[in-house]
Amino acid sequence: MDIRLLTYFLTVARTGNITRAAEQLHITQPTLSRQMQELEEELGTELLERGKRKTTLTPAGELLKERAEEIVSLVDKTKTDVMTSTTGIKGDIYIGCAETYAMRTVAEAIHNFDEDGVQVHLTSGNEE
Amino acid sequence: MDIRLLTYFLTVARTGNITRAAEQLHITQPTLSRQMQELEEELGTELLERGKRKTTLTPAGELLKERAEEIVSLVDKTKTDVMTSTTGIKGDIYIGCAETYAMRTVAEAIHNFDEDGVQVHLTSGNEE
DNA sequence: TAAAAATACTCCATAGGTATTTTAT
DNA sequence: ATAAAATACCTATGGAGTATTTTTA
Repeated sequence: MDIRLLTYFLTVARTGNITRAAEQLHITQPTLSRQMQELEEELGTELLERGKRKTTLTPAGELLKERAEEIVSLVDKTKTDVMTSTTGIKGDIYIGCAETYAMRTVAEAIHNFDEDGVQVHLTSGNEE
Repeated sequence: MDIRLLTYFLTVARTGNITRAAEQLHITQPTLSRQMQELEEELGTELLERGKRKTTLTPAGELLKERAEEIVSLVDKTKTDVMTSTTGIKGDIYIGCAETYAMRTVAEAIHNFDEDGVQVHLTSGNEE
């Protein structure tokens, strides 16, 4: 079992459309189609009910969706937790920029980096 | 992230020895060695402290071990649950055998197949 | 110096792609 | 008739193997 397959499946489950899911995943429709077939084969169960404008989940598919969400989020959390546990990602980051109007842009970007244990210091000009 | 890598890692963690872990996994030592390196690369962290007679876990490795056990068991449970949810695995199984002494062997084998929702009927001779 | 791990290759299975056909509405 | 899924191919990445070298108690 591959986590990649589970995320693929979740995207299909959410969109209800293999073609659109493939776009979101940045892979092609035939590739995703094959992968879903292989997942069904591996589990020995039909997961998707292919219709014209809508691809719905079978009961087994619904069950997998629930579990897959758990698994994927647990794996993601594990990855980030392990990655940050030893690497020097925690710590201080010093950013300097010459123009004050640039600082606003930088400050906005920093909003996306609200990591636990990381101090961001933003300074301007030639003060040390 | 691949579940296979996590099970590989768990085997290494338990045995404290890549060579022996490889044997248990029925793969070769170089293959497992590479896989562990790739796992460490993917997570950007050292997981194993390679020593002569003992391969121990780094703190990050310990954390991953905890989580990996959760993940692997959750995935295993999901697989069996989804597999049995729709497929006709549940049901009755009829086993007949000609000799009564063979029945003992069969009965013992059945002990390993105590599945919920499955009735096993063991009959002998030509009774219907 | 001996057991364990890492390297250097070779091979092949499969994830992914392109082009096309089939299927449901 | 048309949008979605499936099929048929091809390619290339990487998982796994064999042979060998490099580490570390």
